[in-house]
Amino acid sequence: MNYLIHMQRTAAPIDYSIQEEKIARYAKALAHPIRIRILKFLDQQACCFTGEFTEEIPLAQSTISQHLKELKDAGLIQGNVMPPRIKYCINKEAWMEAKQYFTNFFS
Amino acid sequence: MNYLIHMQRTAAPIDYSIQEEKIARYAKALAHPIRIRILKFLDQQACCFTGEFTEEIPLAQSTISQHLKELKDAGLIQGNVMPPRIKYCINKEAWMEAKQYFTNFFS
DNA sequence: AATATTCATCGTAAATTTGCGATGAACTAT
DNA sequence: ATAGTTCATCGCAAATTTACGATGAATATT
Repeated sequence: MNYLIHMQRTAAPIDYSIQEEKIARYAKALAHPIRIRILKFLDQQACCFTGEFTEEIPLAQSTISQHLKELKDAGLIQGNVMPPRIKYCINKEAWMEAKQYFTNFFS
Repeated sequence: MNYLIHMQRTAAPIDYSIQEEKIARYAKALAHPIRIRILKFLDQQACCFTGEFTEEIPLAQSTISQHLKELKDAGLIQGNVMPPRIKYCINKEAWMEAKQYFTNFFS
């Protein structure tokens, strides 16, 4: 049991407030210019298929799919299956929640 | 010169708008709950020395210093040397700019 | 049945982020 | 001069992010 020596301290048990976690989580989703572009695009066009992003953005399809997943995981968008395509829309509830948190934060 | 085969495509030459880059940059700075806490703390207390954060937040001093650097690099805070300490304040200009960008974005 | 389209997911590589302890610079106090 | 305080920075390890091509699932078309 000599592990005690030189062991890294275990992850700090900080308990963040809901506000701290929500803002950080949404901010993380917004922390890439491509994802900003995707959201702006969705905001203008109501809804989009993945293919429309791949036409618009010069990145590999798999990369764009990954960014869409990040936005989906954060809750900011949702995908509806319309075989063989998937239609992405902004999740208005989460969008409004994010807006509210940021607005309060910058009060 | 067989490197051509199987070479990774060079970084996509996407040119983002100022808005896309600004929002993504500020969002990146906000993308960690500790940094949210630091900013809230500064917003309440006007200004702080590094030491006050290390008392408040159960993380190594070097880690907190790193988070302060991230906020400083994003422009959201500024540090004034008051030997042997450093007094951090919110950079109100950048703060207002960030607020404006987020507000417009969530229009 | 065979082929084509759309898209998520896997595997991989490179870059970045996050955390720590150790060190040293800058200044104060003894 | 010596010792103490405050803090950024370095060096390192682990985790995460970002990008790609390849693959395969699901469905539509021929």
